[in-house]
Amino acid sequence: MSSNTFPKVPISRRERPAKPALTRVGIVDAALMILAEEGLSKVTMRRIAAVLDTGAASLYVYVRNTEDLHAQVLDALLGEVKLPPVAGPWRSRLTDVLTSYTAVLFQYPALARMSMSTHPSGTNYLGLLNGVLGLLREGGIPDTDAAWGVDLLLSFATVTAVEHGHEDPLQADGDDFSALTEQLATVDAEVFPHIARLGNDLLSGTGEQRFRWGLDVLITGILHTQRTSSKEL
Amino acid sequence: MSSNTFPKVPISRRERPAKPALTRVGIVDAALMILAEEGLSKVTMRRIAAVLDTGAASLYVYVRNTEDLHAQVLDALLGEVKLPPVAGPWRSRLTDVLTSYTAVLFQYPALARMSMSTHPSGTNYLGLLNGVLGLLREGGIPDTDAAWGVDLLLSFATVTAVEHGHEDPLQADGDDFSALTEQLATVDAEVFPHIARLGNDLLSGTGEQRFRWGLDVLITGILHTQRTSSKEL
DNA sequence: AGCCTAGTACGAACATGTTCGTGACGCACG
DNA sequence: CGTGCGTCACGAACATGTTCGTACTAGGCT
Repeated sequence: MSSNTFPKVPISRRERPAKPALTRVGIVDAALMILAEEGLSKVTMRRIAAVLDTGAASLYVYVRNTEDLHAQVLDALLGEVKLPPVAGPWRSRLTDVLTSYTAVLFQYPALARMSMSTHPSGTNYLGLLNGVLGLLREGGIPDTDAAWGVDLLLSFATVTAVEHGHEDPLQADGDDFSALTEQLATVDAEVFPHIARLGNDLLSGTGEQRFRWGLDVLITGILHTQRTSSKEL
Repeated sequence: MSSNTFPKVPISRRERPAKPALTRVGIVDAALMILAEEGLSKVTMRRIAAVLDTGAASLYVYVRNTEDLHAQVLDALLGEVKLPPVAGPWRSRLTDVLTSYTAVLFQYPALARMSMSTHPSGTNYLGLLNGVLGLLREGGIPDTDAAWGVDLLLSFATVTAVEHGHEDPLQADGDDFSALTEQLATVDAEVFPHIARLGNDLLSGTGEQRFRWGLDVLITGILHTQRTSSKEL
């Protein structure tokens, strides 16, 4: 990950002096730089190519497409996720790790959205996966349940980030929220009685409260659901 | 919502004869037609505009952007979701409804992905929401829990569709799967012991099996988790 | 040493989303 | 009946992702 930013042969390509030769890592580095300075929406092929003083087409030798590139960027960011500390009850440590993961995703909901379709496979993601699996094992959850449960837990964290994350630079999202509120308030009680009855309860609570509750539901559910009991239908 | 597909004045606009005047509904109809015939990837602004014999820019009067358009299309498709039948135990009916919802989303994972960020608000989605809320009430779940739980359940269904859905026309996804398998097989057991230990168990089961198990976990978890017990921490 | 092949850099081209400015139309008002 | 204004259709323009064809470079083979 920190290896060949410095190629052995910095000879001039064509007539330009000291052009550092393209690399997958170099591309991701440039992307991270742009991300930090100008936000995700500016992390574009042409923008990166400009930084590396080349054309956009050149990047496609090292990067399959924009999604692939963003996946690399996400995994780099996942380096900030705090893996399970050694002390404390497993359940609260599990909550902590997933909260940390969500916090990272929260900064860039677009990346979270992307990681929904393109399953992450970077080193940092594997570390997270491994950590969560370890905590589940510590909690006495059978391996078979843990194997499926970890997917549930990580997906939930991702969904939370996608749904409640604040977009990059713009978006007043007060728009979104008030629109939803009004939508719910003006629902026809004849047609949708249950929605009308619950009303604003549907939107109650802070994002954090709902996240912790959801985590609680998932962990409790995993603890109480035997995978071998799939005999009904 | 089903009103003005037939404008009162079909007089010729400019010199062209009988151009039916743009409408939000008309645009969505055209989109649905293209979707059925050529797949979602061809449902583009310019393509729709071509069908309606106009320019892409004209559509933006009735549709905020592509996301908005796709949201409309999705809600139209959600008309196919089978709402709760009257008979049977609530839990199996709940599973049926969510399975039906997932089945629709499965056909167009891109739409599912989109509905992740842009919260749906169409009539058909509200009907689904209302139906699920009714079933949760029938199951004796407190309103406050149901209000948060329905979000969990629908999100889970969406995530399932996004993750395991087969893309539109292309994508052999055997690539994806074998890549993941190999990735997991070649993981360093020293660095990621838990991943190495579980190995292919992480990918075991069919999509349907995992979906049903996940649903079970969620429902069980909701039944066993009191929202008022947030006193820890 | 000379050539040849594979990989790579890159410009050009095409399709897409989105915005802007310019007109033209129709309805209401005088 | 005429006029004016707001709405809408539309072409043009710009930024983006992605692909294709072309050249150039390097390293190995004869």
